[in-house]
Amino acid sequence: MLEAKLEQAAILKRLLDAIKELVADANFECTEEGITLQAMDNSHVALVSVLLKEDGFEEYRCDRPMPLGVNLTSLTKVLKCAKDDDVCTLKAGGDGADTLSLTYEARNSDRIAEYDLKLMDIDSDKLGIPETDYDARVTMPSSEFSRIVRDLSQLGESVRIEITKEGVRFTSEGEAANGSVLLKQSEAIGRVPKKEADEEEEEDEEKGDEDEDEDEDKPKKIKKEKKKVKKEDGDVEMNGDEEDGEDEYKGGSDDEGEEEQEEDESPSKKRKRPSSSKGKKKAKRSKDDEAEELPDGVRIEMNQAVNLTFSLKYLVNFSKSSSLSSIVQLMLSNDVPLLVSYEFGQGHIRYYLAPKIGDE
Amino acid sequence: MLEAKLEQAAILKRLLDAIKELVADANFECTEEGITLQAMDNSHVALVSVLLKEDGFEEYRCDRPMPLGVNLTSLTKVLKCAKDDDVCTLKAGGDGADTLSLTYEARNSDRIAEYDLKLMDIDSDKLGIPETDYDARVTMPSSEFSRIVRDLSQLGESVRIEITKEGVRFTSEGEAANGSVLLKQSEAIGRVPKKEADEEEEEDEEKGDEDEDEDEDKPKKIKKEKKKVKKEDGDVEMNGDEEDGEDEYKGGSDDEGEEEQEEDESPSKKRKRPSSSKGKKKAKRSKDDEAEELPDGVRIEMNQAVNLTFSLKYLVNFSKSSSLSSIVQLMLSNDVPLLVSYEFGQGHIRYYLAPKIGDE
DNA sequence: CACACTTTTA
DNA sequence: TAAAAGTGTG
Repeated sequence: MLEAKLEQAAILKRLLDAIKELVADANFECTEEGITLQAMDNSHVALVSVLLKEDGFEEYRCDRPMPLGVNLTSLTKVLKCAKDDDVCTLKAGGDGADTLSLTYEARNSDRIAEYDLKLMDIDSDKLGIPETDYDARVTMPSSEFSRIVRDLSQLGESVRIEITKEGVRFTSEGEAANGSVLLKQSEAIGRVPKKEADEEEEEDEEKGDEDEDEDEDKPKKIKKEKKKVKKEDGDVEMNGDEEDGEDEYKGGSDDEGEEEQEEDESPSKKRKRPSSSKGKKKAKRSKDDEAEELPDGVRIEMNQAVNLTFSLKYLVNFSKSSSLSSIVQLMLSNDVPLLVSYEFGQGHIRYYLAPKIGDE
Repeated sequence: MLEAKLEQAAILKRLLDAIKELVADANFECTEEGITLQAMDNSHVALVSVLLKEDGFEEYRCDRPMPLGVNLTSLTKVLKCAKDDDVCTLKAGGDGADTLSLTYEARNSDRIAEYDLKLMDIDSDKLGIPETDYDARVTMPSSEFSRIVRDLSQLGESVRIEITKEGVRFTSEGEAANGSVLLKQSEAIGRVPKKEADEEEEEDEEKGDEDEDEDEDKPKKIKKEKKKVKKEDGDVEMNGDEEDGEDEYKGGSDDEGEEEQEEDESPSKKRKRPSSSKGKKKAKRSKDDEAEELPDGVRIEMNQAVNLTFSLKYLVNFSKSSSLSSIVQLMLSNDVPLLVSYEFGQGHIRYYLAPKIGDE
């Protein structure tokens, strides 16, 4: 039995708007910790991973793990019937019902709408997502990322993302024109991912990464988002824990493993703050944070220079998640799938895309 | 000779936008009392009835009854040439001219445009619309009605409208999902339409017809709009008078003849007044009215529970009239065509749609 | 010709 | 954030 109450139907609406064109059907995996969704896109090139944390709901209850197989197009239609600020309650797993019930309640309660969506069996190839220590992380306004990939997608099919001490450069070459956008660190570039994390303490990266610039690499691998922060403990950052047995997403065709990925970080966790943090965080944030908070700032953390090429078509698709967060993080390592992550109060949405090899 | 001057071309533009996709050609029946249009939709399932009252015009003159056969698509094109707040003058019946002249005058008179639309002969099957005492009436924001039918039309082809003491429930069942929207009475539910009607007294039909409100039929059946009120007394209410010979709109394929059924009410006839009443009425209105005025309120009046199923396609089409009024009234009785009515300062537009029978 | 989607304006 | 207009596609 699942019963989850979201204060704002808008969150779900935006999530579905963001992924409905990428994935046709997917399982919402409900556990007592929250709801996750993980799926390869229709052409099996990219991987989408969504997390809605249990504590992001106004009320949340899930007795037993439950996969809810849903056709995202149908769910999108049903969500369009909700007004953005309706209170939305999801119910499933009631005795024998093979439907997902969505209830929308107007704030003044004089309108109550209930929709029942048929569930389907989807064999989810649960993929483990290897926890990776990235060589570089770019944190920037999601609107800026959208703009860049949309602009460049008009010129060519793919974009080369190069991260160097100079900054991040997005380059696309097309038949009629070539384009290149260079973003420099708002403040000092290249701070290594030390503790930047948010306010918390920073342990992290090892020591110092001192952050700022140093990029020192070593140390700290740049884990997912928040992670970054925490690091303190080990550095491994891996968080990952989990990947073990299952397949991991390698990119490309992948499917490999599980993921856990996140482990440590629990990205979201903190994340929220960041995102949300905007408000609060700022206050505390130290410099690093600032970047995070800074609405328009670009933060570049780099342990090693990176030069990868990706299909713009997918990046443009990923950027539809901008409505969920004003900030996006790009995590890159050579020859490893790019991770594009949007953190919001109730969880996160992450996309993984394998780089193009050679000149494909 | 017809000469009618409308203060706002917008009214005509919106009217045509509302019906142009439902009806291809129609006669504007001009009499000294105003202009009416009545037509079955192209598939002969729904009936549209428009009234522009003589006193809704800034100037109005019509020497003799005159049907103006117009192609609505052409008229729409011509109306698009008018700015919303242009003063619009309609002229026809001048010696021998078989055209409808539309003049658009800018408020400051520094622009005067004139268009002549060719008229055509259309054999109008004038239908009598039986005056019905409805079992229930729902008054709600037109935007809410639009939203509900649009939402549900994404799921299925038809909607079941149930009116009970609980409120009004709109339900649609589709392949992928089912949806249900429940609206509760904003204030107290279920007030029976007694005289609430408007202020006036209610005499009713027959005599009363005379204008204004009195439509009340006595008894109270819920007559059209205003009418509703009346119920108390007798029930018969027929007003009808007029229909006599002509066919009546029965809904579906209808045409049976007159029917009587409705007896009591003579549909159309009275109709007009009620509608218009709004304006004036308000002043007088007692409490009931308030609801009418309430921007966001939902008022439900019910003498008997109603459970009917309709094609959403038509309801969605009807809801295009939302631009004419912020409020819509749904009048229902079991096994009788639904009446969807939008009242505005200069008149009204009403749609009749027969319920689906069985599981068609 | 109608429907749907996208963009722009309020 | 919502509503309206215009453009494009089927």
